[in-house]
Parts: sequence; C-alpha cells; structure tokens
Amino acid sequence: MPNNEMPKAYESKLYEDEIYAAWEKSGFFNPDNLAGEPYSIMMPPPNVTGVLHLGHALENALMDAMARYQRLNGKKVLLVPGTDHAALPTQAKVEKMLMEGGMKNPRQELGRDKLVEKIREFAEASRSTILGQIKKMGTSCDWSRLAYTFDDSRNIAVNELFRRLYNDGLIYRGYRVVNWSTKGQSTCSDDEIEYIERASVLYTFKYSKDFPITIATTRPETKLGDTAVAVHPGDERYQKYIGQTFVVDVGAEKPLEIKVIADEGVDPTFGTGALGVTPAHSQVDFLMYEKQKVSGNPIGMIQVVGIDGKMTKEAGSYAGLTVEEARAKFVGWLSTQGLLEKEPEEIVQNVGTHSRYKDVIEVLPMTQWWLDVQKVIPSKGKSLHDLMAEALTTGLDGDASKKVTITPERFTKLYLARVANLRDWCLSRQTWWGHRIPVWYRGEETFVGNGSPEGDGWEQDPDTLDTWFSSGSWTFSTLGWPEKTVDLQAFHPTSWMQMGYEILYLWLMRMVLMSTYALGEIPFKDAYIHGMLRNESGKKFSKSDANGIDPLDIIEKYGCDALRLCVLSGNTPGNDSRFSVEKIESSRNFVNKMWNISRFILMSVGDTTSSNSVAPTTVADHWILGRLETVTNQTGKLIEQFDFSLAIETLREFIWNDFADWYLEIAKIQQKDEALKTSTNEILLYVLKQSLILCHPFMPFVSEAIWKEFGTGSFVMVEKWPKVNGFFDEASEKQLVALQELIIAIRNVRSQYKIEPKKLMDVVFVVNEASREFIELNREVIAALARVNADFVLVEKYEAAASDMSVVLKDVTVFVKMETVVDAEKEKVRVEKEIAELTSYLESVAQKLSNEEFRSKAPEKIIAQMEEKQREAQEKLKKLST
RNA sequence: GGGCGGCUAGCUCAGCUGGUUAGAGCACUUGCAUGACAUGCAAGGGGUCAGAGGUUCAAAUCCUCUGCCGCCCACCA
Repeated sequence: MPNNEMPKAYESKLYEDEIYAAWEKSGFFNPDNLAGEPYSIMMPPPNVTGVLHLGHALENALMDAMARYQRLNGKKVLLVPGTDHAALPTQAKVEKMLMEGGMKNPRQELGRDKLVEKIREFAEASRSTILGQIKKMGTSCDWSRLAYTFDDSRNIAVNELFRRLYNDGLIYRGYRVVNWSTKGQSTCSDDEIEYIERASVLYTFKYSKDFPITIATTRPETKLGDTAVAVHPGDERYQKYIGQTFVVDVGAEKPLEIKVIADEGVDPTFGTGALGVTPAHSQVDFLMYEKQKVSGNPIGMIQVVGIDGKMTKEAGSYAGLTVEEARAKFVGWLSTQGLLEKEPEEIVQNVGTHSRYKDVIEVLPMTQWWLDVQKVIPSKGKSLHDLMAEALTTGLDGDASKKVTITPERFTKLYLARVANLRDWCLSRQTWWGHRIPVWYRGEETFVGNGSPEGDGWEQDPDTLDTWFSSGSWTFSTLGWPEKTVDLQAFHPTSWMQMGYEILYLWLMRMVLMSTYALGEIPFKDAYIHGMLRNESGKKFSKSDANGIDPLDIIEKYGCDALRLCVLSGNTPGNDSRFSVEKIESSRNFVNKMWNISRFILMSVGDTTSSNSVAPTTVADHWILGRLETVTNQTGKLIEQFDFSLAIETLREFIWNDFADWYLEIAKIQQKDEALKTSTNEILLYVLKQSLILCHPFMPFVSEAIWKEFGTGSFVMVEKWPKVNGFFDEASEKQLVALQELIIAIRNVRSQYKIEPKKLMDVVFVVNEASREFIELNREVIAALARVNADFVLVEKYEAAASDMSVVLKDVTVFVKMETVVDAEKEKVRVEKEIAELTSYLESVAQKLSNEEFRSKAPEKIIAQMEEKQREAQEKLKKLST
C-alpha cells in the first residue's frame, strides 16, 4: 500500500538502527542461511588500541559494498568480523596512559599480572566500542563467527603454527643483533621501524696515533666496541694492512683489538674508503662478523651499549654513561688527543625509530626467536621466501589459479622487491601483552607445543609473539584451522581482501607466508589496496592531532549511507583521497534524492504491488528501460573491477539525471493520459525497484528503508541483481536525446530572453520528413517540459517575423514568437558567434578528412564518424546562415 | 642513492590498453517557492590536460627530458 506519510527528507537516524537489527535477525548475514557459491571476505581486524576512525569507515564501506553486491548476485557470502589485540601497540598505549596518570614505570610498579590485567580491561572496552561502531557502519558481517586474534581458537592456531614452523626448523633461537627500543624495553622487527630525517654530526678520526687508517661515524660512542676495520679488497691504499691486528688505546681502560679485514661491500670511493666494524651495534657489521666467522678468520664482538641505553662495563671507564654522554666524552678525548682528522661535519641522516615508542632504535646482540625465511622447508623443497614470491608471480607451484592479484598492480612490484630483501623475522617481544611464546624450558630441555608439557619444573618462555604472527594467520585461523572444518573447506582461500598500502609489508606479506606454508594455499585471490583518507587540506588524520573526525558523528549528522558514498566516491585504488564537508553534503543530497524519487512514485502510483513485467509504449519508456539495462551492466562490471567510485558515479548519473530529471517529469505527463497511465506506473515501479537493488551495496539503509514501504515484508538485501532484459535499443536512445536537445534549446531561449517561467510561449516548428512524426508524437511532452502552447503548428516552410527567435537543430528549426522585437543586434551577435564556432570546427574536420594519410591509415569507423559529424555541422551551418 | 605516485575547470577528483568540439561533484552566474525533493528545479560561464621535445594520419592518453609536490626502499660508514 502506498505511504503518503513519508517525510519530505530522509532522516537516517529514524531508520538505521532498526534496519540493522532487522537484518541481523533475518539471519542473512550468516552464509549458512544462504544458497549458492561461497564468497568470503575476512575483515582486517581493527586494533583494540582505540576506536575506529574514518579510514575504518572506508574499509567497511569497501568490504560491505562488495559483500552486498555478491549476496545480491546469489553468492553464499561470509564476511567475518573481528578485532586484533595488537600486542605491543596496545601495551604501549596503556603504558602511556598510566604514565600520563602519574606512574613512572608501570611494568615495575604493577608487575606482569597486574599490568596485563589493566591492558586487558582497556582492550575489552575498546573492543566492545569497535564492534558497536562496525554495526553503525552497516557492515553485513556474520556475528556468529566473530573472531579476536587473542581468543582461545586463535591462540590454538598460533601455537600450532609455531610448533610446525619449529619442527620444520624454520623457527630457531639465536644470538644475533636485534632492533631494540630502550623505551619499550623490547625488540621489534625491521618492518616496525620508522625512519625519520634528523640532523647529525659526522666525525672523522683515527682510533689512535699509530693506527694507519682513518674512519668516520655519526655514532662515535659505539666505536668503543669496534673489533675490525673493513676495506675493499682491491683498495691499494690499505692492502698491506689486510689481515693485521692493531691493539689501540682509545682511552677507555680496555684497549681494542682491531683487525683489518677485506669486504666487497665497502665502497673505496666513499669517505675514507674504510669502515669501522662494530658487530654488536650494526646490522651490516654483524653480517660481516658472521661472514668472517664462516671464512675461518673471525673477529670479535663487544657490546658496549646495554638494553637500558647506557654504556656497559665492556666500555670500561664509559660504563654507566648514556650514549649521548659517552659520545660527548669520547669526542672530547679524540679532540684532545688530536685524533680528529677534520672538523666534525653536520649532515642530515635517516635514523630508525620505533613505530610505537618513538625512540631511536639501538642495535644490540641478544638471544631471540627468529623465523628463517631462506631455509628450505623439508616437505616443500623451497623456502618461505620462495613461497611468498611464487604466490604473486607464477602462482603457487606454478599454478596460475593460485595467484594473488593486487589492485593496483604497481604494489606487486613493491611487494616483490621487499620479499627479495627480506631478512629473518624476529618473532619474540619482551612486552607482556600478547601470545606467550609456546616454549617451555627445564634445564637443558626445551618443549615446544600447544599447552604446557607434563611434569614439574617447566618454565614458559617469558616473551610474547610479534602481533603480526597472529594476524598473519587471520584468513584461516578465523575458519577454525588447524581443525579441518567445513568453513575452511568452503571459504578458503578467501575471495577478496582490502587493506591500506601502509600494511602491505606488515600484513599482506605475512598472510601470504602463513597461508602458503600452513595450507599450501594463497590467503585470498584478489587484494585491493586503498589509499589513506586525508582531511580537507590534505593532511593525514592522526589521533594525537585535533583534526580527527569521528565517523559516528558523521553518521549521526548525515547518515551512514552518505558517509559510505562520500568515502567511496573520488577514491581510486592505491591513491589517497580527501574528506570534506562539501563532499559529505553532496552524498547526503544524493541519498535524499533517492528518497524523494521513491516518495513521488509511492505517492503517485497507488498500487505498489508491481507485476514486475513492463510494457514500454512511448519513446521515453523504451529509453529509460534501455538506460536501466546499460547501467545495470556497467555497474556490475565496475564493481567487479573494484572501481567503486565510477560505479557510484554511473548510478548517480542514471538515477538523478535520467530517471529523476527526465523520466519522472515525462511520466507525470503520461500519467495524465488514461491509455498510458497503467504502463507508466508499472515502469516507474520497476525502474525504482531495480535502482534500489543497484544502489543497495553503496547505500544499504535508504534502499532498505524504501523497500520496506512496498510492504512486501522482504529485504532488498537478498533480492536478485537485475538481469539483462533486452530493453536497450539504440533508436529510442537517439530519439530521446534529440527530444532533450529540443527542449533544452527552447528553455535556453526563455532563459536568455528572460521570459517568465510561467508564461507558455508560442512556437512554430519547421520540420522535415524525418522529424514531423516525431514532434507530433511528443507534442504533449514538449509542450509541458519546454512550457510552450500545446497547439503549436508544424510547417515545412515558414516566413519568420522580425520578432521571432530561431533555434536550429538537426532535423527541426524552432521559431519562438516574441511579444516584441528583441534586440536584433544582440541576436545577430549570438548567431554569428555560433556560425564562427561551427566554421572553425568544420575547417578542422575538413583538414583531417582531406588528409590522404588519415584516409588511408585511420580505421573506417573513425572516418565514417567524422564524416557524419561533418554532415551534421554543415547542415546546421546552412540553416543558421539563412 | 634507487624506485613509485601525483601535477586535467576556482576546489576535490575521473578519464590515460591513443580516435566524441576533454568530464563529474562542489563552488560560481542568472532565473524559479512548479502539487517528490530549495538536501531542490531550469539555463549558463569556466580548462591551449605542469613545461619542453619526440613517435603517430591522430596524444590529456605512448616515449624522453625538466620542474615542482608526496610516498616508499637502501648497509653509504
């Protein structure tokens, strides 16, 4: 039954929560209640470090648009919701809050259990906020399968993965240099380092007077731990020293033994061509240390900086000083000894900082747990590194169906470059929040497994796992792995994944690693990489700055659909985009337009129980149904190409321009004609319903709210995506366009000569064979839309009066009768301008067409097109000239 | 040091597997309370597609170089 009570404007607040609840209750978020081919998306789990921001709104809009589109296409869609415990970041966040609350050292003051409890409280609060926000965003996820990277099932998956990797010899415990955050008192992986540009001072000096080689460094204090100087093997200046060991006094109580070694990696043309080697405090130098060891010509390793960021007792008289104090002291000593070879030089340097604790990373040697990415996996005959590369190139085992495709493609290159340079992954963290390393020790014994071992005296490793270890298994841990579940069988590999480019290395790479290793499967077939949302002036939204916008505020004010449209429009793969008030208003207006189109149709049609079959009669009928078909095809194709922005633009243009501005206006005239009324109403309903389905992936709430007005009790959410119906026909499209041009041209005259909108103008149409019937057929429509008297005459010849204005079109010339003679001069200028434009256009066309090479080389279709245009322009010019 | 992306209407961005007289939204100008919508309707104005070369019958679109802006990577001590 029609509802005449629909409010004039769509008020999102009145509908959204109720509709979401109804969707949930319907059970259609759960694929078990759907039929068809499985389609799965795993939601990138938001970190419980805080609440959701606009970036998450974008992600939810992307995922949900895809999920809803696939559901409408009859797929058995699974969208798994979840959150990430974000081990170190969450602990860092809570510690920061505690410290802001007055605590000096939360770890010391609270102890492990109490601090973990505090973090858990924070995480749980954050988690429940986040889950509520996801619902507010309208995301159609299956809440019965809700997952958390830190819940029991995921813990089992994590431990099992660790156990398998350990048994395959890929996870090992080793003493190597690590990236160390003094502030966070923990290691971090290479991927968690953020490089920042910083002013620094380069010192060039000799260790002692009798040492023959000059070196340079920005970290003089670490030179107290030097054990070698490396030179290029071919460097003639230093060749004679290679292999020699010098004992040098650096004024730190303990003399250093410096061996001169040869290394191909040293650039003889850079600086002094010699490199002081500090194995304990440099990644590169450590590699040299390892290389020397293997070659049977070992060098020493001295750790002079400790985990507290202070000099160790190995640094002799420097022990206990901070690195800055030690640097000043050592540089002072060098200076008084006259060892500085030249003035300290101010340079700009990239320095690695911890992404969460923000302090400068110290490189230190420690015993930690590592994942070897190069070692050959016994059962596979290749390394993790090989698997990661294969999955993005040839497909796993050369099987193209097991290939991950990234959109946009350029990120594939970035990924592969990174994989090529991958070092072993440091897995253990000294922070307390996270999956505890599943390893137990008892004396010399080590136990690795799922759950503590039998017997007394076992102690579990105190460290926790890098948080990305658990997120890496997300695509399958969410499906019940390591059990061979029905879900795993049906939904893995997942169908589609979307994420921001900033976690390409951190996450995408690790998902590929885990999935290819554990399942021999890719984690997903397609990965869509989106850019970052920035504020109006192009700045990054950041939590600390005040420019953060809460998506919930936006939803409250403009509605969820508007927010979704806003973040998706103008957003192309891999590129950042901006969020602005103007943009969200524009989106909100479109939502409201949809509402009002529906309001008009529901109010004017009466019986809304459409038969779903239509019988087009008029040109406009044929045209709108044809357009609907074209747009249906285009939209589907665009979504499948992940071009959401263009899909929305296509829909907007159809719904607003074609359907609302033209068809609805024409329909109003047709509704007055008893013979056309029924068929027109059927078409209005049909096009509206199909449009609601097309829009549903992007504006789920308003489409569902309107659908409800039909009173069928069904959900648009589980309707069928429109099928090609065979209505498109080119002739109708051309005719309608001609009709539009005619009406616009007459309106233009009114506008230009300031004729009152209400006044019906008198016109005469000069027609030819081709146009007479067409004009006659559309007499009513032309009269109403151009606001001219409907009794206009059609003639073949017309003697224009001085006061007549003429409008020249392809097969028809319209004379608008004016009350007085208009400014003849002005009109002459207008016509002359038009003639001039046409003439110059014709010239350029003629030039092309007379070009022999164009005629011989261009495709026939192009030539024909151009000739057609030439004919049209010539005809128009001829008429204008008379 | 290497690599990548961007530079198109006042603003935000499409178009870029070469071929419509280059598009959209917002903003702007003019007019309009028309009975779906002023969160609207109608009619308009506005761009030598960063610059310079080149390839081609034809370039915003392909190639080269330059200039800004931004991002990523790297063991330059």
